[in-house]
Amino acid sequence: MKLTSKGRYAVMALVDLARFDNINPVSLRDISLRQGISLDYLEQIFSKLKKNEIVKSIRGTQGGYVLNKSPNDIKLTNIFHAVDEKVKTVQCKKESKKGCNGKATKCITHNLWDELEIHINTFFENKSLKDLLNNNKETRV
Amino acid sequence: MKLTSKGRYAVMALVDLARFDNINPVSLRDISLRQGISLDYLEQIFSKLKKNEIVKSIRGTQGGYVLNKSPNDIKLTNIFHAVDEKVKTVQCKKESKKGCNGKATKCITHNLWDELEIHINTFFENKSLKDLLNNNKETRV
DNA sequence: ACATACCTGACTAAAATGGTCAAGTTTAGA
DNA sequence: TCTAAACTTGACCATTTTAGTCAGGTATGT
Ligand code: FES
Ligand code: FES
Repeated sequence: MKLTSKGRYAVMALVDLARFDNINPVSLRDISLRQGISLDYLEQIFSKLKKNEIVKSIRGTQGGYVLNKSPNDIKLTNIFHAVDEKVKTVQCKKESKKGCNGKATKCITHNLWDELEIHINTFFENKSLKDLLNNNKETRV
Repeated sequence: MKLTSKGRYAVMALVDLARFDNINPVSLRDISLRQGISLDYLEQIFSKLKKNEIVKSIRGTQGGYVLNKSPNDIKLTNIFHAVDEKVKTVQCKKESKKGCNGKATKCITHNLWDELEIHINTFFENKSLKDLLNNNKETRV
């Protein structure tokens, strides 16, 4: 089980953004430099974050991105959902009655993985961007 | 974040094994048929489980595998460790002082991922094979 | 006008995944 | 003793996913 870079970067970038967005929009270039993430890759990520209304964009010189909600209202769940980082523990299709082995009934470990999925998602639902900011307080420049 | 087949199969196979091992060793062939897992793949998995002393093997006709410990002493952690299914949320090397971005200090989300890793591992440490058996009781043939 | 910064889509190298295949060795039972 | 069941080992491979790069745009403040 591992976390992909896309999910990790999305959160990293948003924390960075949240720390600096008080007045001016923050350019991806700045985030890229500060966090050491490829600019081209960041653009892909922010495109999705924008579609999911987590950030707003401002074009042109001095443009950049701004949070679209209060940090308290942006949960990790929202971020991960936006960039398609999903927790997948079961093999089968959940809606289906069939099991992962093609049999008519769910496999003997299905419930376990389901529990695990809930366990992990709970973590993501309870963490907001604000929680992360408190841990990394820094005075603005 | 997703669970790999190797980890899922390992647990599935062990639950199956635990249900049937009261008297006779259980052959991989049987597990393969009951659970719909490729025999060749199971062999790879059980080779690792054996190295980690989770199961014992009995060769020859009527041979098979038997649990090497009580189901209560086999935690998911042990199983996953045996088959190299590890939870990896941070990008950086944990021992190192350096961050994932190559900078001299840990990145702004490092602590978060560390928390997540602990959260997930706690689940695995608290689940034993016995817990899974209770959920799937079945009378022996 | 022009530099800055967002926007979009195609493309790809490398790694991980989820197996298969082949060639054994060991041992119970006929 | 012969044979078939079952463990053992290691190499091999197709497909998918990941983690980006590249090459073009378009909008806008100064
Ligand atoms: S994981 Fe759902 S049936 Fe096996
Ligand atoms: S994940 Fe450890 S430094 Fe970024």
